[in-house]
Amino acid sequence: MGRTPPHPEVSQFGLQQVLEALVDPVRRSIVTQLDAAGADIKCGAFDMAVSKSTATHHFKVLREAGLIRQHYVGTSRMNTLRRAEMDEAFPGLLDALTSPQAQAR
Amino acid sequence: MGRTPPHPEVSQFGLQQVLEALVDPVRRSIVTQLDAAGADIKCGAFDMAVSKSTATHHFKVLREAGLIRQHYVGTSRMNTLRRAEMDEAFPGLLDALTSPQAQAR
DNA sequence: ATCAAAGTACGACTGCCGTCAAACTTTGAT
DNA sequence: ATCAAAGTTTGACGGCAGTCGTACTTTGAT
Repeated sequence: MGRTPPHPEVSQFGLQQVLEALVDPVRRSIVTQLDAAGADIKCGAFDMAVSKSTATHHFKVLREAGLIRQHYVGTSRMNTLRRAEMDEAFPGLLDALTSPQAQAR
Repeated sequence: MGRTPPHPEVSQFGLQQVLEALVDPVRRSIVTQLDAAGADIKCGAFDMAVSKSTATHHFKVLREAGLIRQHYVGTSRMNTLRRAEMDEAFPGLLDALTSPQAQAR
């Protein structure tokens, strides 16, 4: 299988692409869960109500935007939030979106 | 003509709606221009490459999301960025999007 | 060797969003 | 009174994004 999928570097992060990734509720929820957990989470362990193929699609969008990093562990795929790198590219953005303030709306 | 259009109150601002408003490049540009100007700007004075009807649509989306306030001045419509109110609802969000950092991408 | 588990890849479908043109309305100036 | 300027409204169109099912692949366990 596709060993390790391609990941963009920080220098390639684009605001438009990141926003397009974060505007979807399902994807934002994935980011939120990763942030709250403060640890890696495998694809199958997320709380989301879409089919597997749709989930795969969302992970791909997040990965290509630079929001998450993915690597295999056995048959599972682990997801890591690229927090530091995102903060470097877009200071305050993830903070604003994951804050309890914003979450409450 | 519709005198003063309806504006949502801060308590009604929704994250999803605000993000959907900000994800469009044209609309984000409107917000950026308002923020940079630090003053009100009338619809016709913005730098944007879409038809008038499309512009009207974008202003409506921004207004309904709570990002701008609109009021008439003669035959022109003035647009005000609801900075303080947005900051109250989503601390750091506009800052993150209008920063030179983010703008550069 | 077989099988189940975990994702991926590929089409296909659907609904919505951004876009425009055309007709209309209101206001201000001549 | 007329006209031009500035937006709005409405309807139509096109494209794309989110969704799913099905078939496929890889890995690990039995």
